[in-house]
Amino acid sequence: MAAKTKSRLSAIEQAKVYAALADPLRVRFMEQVADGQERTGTDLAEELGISLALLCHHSKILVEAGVVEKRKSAQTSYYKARHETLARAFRQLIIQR
Amino acid sequence: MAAKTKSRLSAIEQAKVYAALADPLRVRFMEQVADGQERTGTDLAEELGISLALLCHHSKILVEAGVVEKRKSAQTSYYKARHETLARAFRQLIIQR
DNA sequence: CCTATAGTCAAGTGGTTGTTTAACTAAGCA
DNA sequence: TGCTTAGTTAAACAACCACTTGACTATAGG
Repeated sequence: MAAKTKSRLSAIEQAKVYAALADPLRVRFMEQVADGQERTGTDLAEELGISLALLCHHSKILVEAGVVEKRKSAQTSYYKARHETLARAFRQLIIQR
Repeated sequence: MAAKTKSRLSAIEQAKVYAALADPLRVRFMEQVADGQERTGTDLAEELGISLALLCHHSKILVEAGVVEKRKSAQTSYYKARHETLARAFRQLIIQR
């Protein structure tokens, strides 16, 4: 995903962020990384009780939407939340009266 | 939807909120009611450029997820945002480090 | 080199979802 | 009573999505 550091998100971009969160497993994934710490793919798969293949599938959707950042070192992948993207999407739907 | 005035939302409930927002039309619907004011179904359908039937479909998803409140007076339906549900879901995914 | 570990990719399947169309209800009005 | 306005519902269809399985790549340790 692009990142586009400033400006408002279009309805389509916002919808993509929300679509990434529109699954119980991915919500739980986000809760696991909500503290800002990194988690490995294997750890997350175990904590969520799913296969590595399925974790790979879901993590790709989260990364694609820009709500999770991925780093790969040797065979191991590390994931952490990208709070900026979340906050930007959320800010556009709450209040402003 | 139930409402359950306090407590944290489960992963499934959160996912339902995000699924409700996971469509550009519904994001634009939410933007139209983000100021807290009520809007009629016909107004919203016109502003979004869709049929009343399609608006009815989308609004039901938003109401079901608890992010929109609906009031019906005579033949006319009025919609407004339920910021509490949005804020509650959002709060569970950002920060807390 | 062999093997275990960590992850990725592709195909297939079943279920869900967005959209259109048409038929229907119910209120307000003339 | 008949017409218009506002909304709801159901059926049908294509597109998409979550999940499983199996094959595959690449790194680290012995």
